[in-house]
Order: sequence, then C-alpha cells, then structure tokens
Amino acid sequence: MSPAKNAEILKKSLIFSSLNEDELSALAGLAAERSFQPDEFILWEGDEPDYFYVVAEGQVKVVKNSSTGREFIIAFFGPGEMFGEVAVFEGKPYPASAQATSACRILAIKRQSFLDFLATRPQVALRIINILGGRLRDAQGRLKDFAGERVEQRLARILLMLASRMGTTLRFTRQELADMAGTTTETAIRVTGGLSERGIIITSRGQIIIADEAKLKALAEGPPEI
Amino acid sequence: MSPAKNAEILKKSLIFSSLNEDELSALAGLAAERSFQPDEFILWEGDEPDYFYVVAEGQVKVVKNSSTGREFIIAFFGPGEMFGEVAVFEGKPYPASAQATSACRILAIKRQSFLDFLATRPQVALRIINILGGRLRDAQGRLKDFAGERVEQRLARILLMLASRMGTTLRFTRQELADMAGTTTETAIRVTGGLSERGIIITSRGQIIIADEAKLKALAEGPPEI
DNA sequence: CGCCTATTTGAAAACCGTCAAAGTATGTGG
DNA sequence: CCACATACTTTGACGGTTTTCAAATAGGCG
Repeated sequence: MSPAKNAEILKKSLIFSSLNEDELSALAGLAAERSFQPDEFILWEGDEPDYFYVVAEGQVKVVKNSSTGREFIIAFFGPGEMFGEVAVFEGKPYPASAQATSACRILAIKRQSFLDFLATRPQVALRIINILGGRLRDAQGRLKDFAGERVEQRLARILLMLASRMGTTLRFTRQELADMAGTTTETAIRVTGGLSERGIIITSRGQIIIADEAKLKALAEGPPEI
Repeated sequence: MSPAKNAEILKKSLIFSSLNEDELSALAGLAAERSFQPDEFILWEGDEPDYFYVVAEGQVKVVKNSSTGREFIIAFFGPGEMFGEVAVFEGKPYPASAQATSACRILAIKRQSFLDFLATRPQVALRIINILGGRLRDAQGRLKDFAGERVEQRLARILLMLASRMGTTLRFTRQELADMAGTTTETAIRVTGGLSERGIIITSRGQIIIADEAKLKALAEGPPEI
C-alpha cells in the first residue's frame, strides 16, 4: 500500500484529522502496513510496546485473560481507531492482547517515531487526551456497572453501546457478548433468550438485531420497577 | 494562601514538575484555593465541568452511585494528584462525584484557562497523556478483575494496590474496601476476617495492616492451587 | 453429507447479597 | 468521669443469581 493511501486512512481517523497535508505525509511515512487473518494476534499482553497501531480496515478486539482462563473483551476497534497506545505512552508492556476478528489491514508506527512526532504537535496531543479521556470515562462507567448491576443490565448496556457505534444489527456471538459482559456463554444465552421472548431483540446465529431500543434502554436503567 | 505557595504545591505534582518557575507562577495565578471539611462534596456527578482540580492537602475520593443506591469508589487521590480532568477535557458533565475524606485544601483552575495553558505546553500535555494512560490501564485491569475474579481476589488486589501507594498500614474502613471492591460491607468483613485468621493481614477498627504481602500476592494471582 | 462451531436446555451447587440483630470502639456532652 | 450517641464491626440464616457441568440440538461450509 502506498504512503499516499496511508495518509488517506490517517486523515479519516479522529486523532489525525487536524493535521495538514505535509504532516499527514510525514506521519504516513512513519507507518508500516501489515495484514492479519481472522483470529490472528496482532500483539500479546506482556510484549514490549514497540509499536503504536491504527486500524485501516477490518475489526480488532482487545482482550485480557483472567486467572481462571476466561477471556475478557475490553473493546472492539474499527477503521481509524488506535490501540496499543497506553503501553506506548508509558513505555510499559502492553496490558492486553489484540486479535483480528476479521481480515485486517493495520498501520503500525514505531513507538519512538510516534512520540517524537507527538512532541511537536500539541494539537494531536490534545486530541489524544480527548480520546483517552473518553475511554477512561467509558471504563469507569463499566466498572460501576460490573460492581453494582445484574447481568441483564450489563448486557443491555453493552448492546446499547454497541448499537450506538455500529447500528442495530450486531454481528457478535453470544460468547463474545458474554466475554464483554463478564459472564458465561450459558448465562448470556439465557438472558438474550429472555430478551428475545419479550420482543426486545431478534436473535440468530452470530447476530443480534435490536428490535425495541426504548425497552432495552428502560431495562438498562434499572430493574423493572414494580 | 499565596500564589507562591500554590506554585510550590503544583511543582510537587507529577503533572507540572517539568514547568519552569515562570510557567509555575503563571499557572498558580490561575488557581484558586478552596477548603473542604471531611465528607463535604467538591463536585457532583452531572455538574458542568467548570473546574479542573488538584489536591493540595488531604484526601479525596471519587465515587459513582449505582442504580440500587450503592456507592462505588473509583479512586482516592492525595496531594499533587488531579481529578475532574476527564470532564474538563471532553467538555461533558463530570462522570462521577468527588468528596473530601479528610480536611482538604484543593486548587481549582477554570476549565478554559487550563485548556489555554495546555495548548501551548506540549510537555504538560504529554505528561497528562501519561497519567491518563496509567489510569486507563488501571481501570481496564480492574474491569477484568470484576469480570472474572472472586471477591477474595478482588479485595486482595485492591489491598495490594493501596499498599503500593500508601504503605502497609491502610486507614480504610471495611465499608470503604467494600465500595472499592464492588461488594457489600458484610462480605468485605467476612473476607478480611478470613485473611486475618490466616495471618495475612491484621485488622482493627478503621485500619488494616498487611502482615504477609507475599501470601497476599499469591492469593491475588489465583485461587489457592490444590 | 459430515464436521465444526454456535446455540440451547437442565439440574445441582457455589458464591454472594440481603436481612436482622448484637457487640464494640470512639467521641461528645453533661 | 460517666452516660450516651454514633459509627464500625461481627455473626447467623436464608435466598437468589449466576456458574458449573453435562448433554443435546441446530446452522453453515467444504
């Protein structure tokens, strides 16, 4: 892929949209493109943070494994979104693994090149602060959910969050939903089964369609009032 | 309190230690000092993000309330640490409330003044990226714990985290621990009681001393292997 | 068709929350 | 200095939610 094409991709991302043509070219020159097959790992938790990544095409999931072997999905990222950044900024090993969920093209920028680039672009730094702030807000909100809410509410909120990012047709398996909600596949099936019976969602293999977003929101807010 | 004293406080914080005397004075000039009594609220979840805050003296807790009325403690902050920053950067309402846990002196900087200051100081922006990155790493780690680990492990990890920041003598009530671990006071008491019987910690009213950090770490890693 | 993965269902058990009651430190005011 | 209020800690019993284990069904692809 040409550097010009890379610049196109970077321009579309939230982080770099403020850059002018020259800056985009400079950054694109630093980026190497890599391709990954579905289920292939892009980086592993514990690896040295040598690269900063931006998704060009496809979808990536960021996961951590618990001591009991269960997988926890921190987030999905699509075109224009960055990942692996926390480790790059801190210079510590990646805190989670990243795995392609579809055929992917990924832009990789060497850690030090990116930090140097950033040191002279306060606007980009501010943009990154914004994105990190948003992710932190999100993580702390989820933390509260995990601490205090039932599985049904957690799943409802996750479905709503996914819907706000990807529309009402969600191509995820129950197992992926379970791994996002911090529960088991069986429980996720039982809960989505309940939602399906109540006409709130329509389920099929590997896919969930949100049929009644209003009811789902009511459910996410709290337990059905008596 | 004099601006010079404010500059002293700011200098000691991680975020601003890279500033020179002039810059510190400029920033200190923007800061207003406020005092709070124990249990007094500094800001409320949902408020407009008018100020960015730095703790000068005392301790602050940041909390969210769940739909069932339970309190969840996101973090404690001490001298030199900032809070309310996510809202300030995003321009959205504070995502959580902040409450003094002891008599506090707090520096408050107007949102726009701080953003203007930041726009011309890339070094400070990078420092903030670092801090946000650290907090994000922390939040995502806790998220995984909440999703996959038992209460005993969650509590063990919280005790270790607190110990790494404050030493082995922890002045927190069981209820505060429960609110950090996302459990109930009773369960927190039962679990700490168990740890106490095994000689891993020493408990007394409003205080926990970590007696055997190695055992606590083993416990935090996973359930006791058979 | 056959295989692999995803979904489904059932039953038992574990973990933890809830409710209730009582005991114990700490500080306050008389 | 004592009585009292308050907050923190402790204990027990019970029940509900969720996990675990096991087995069966069904969709999609070569």
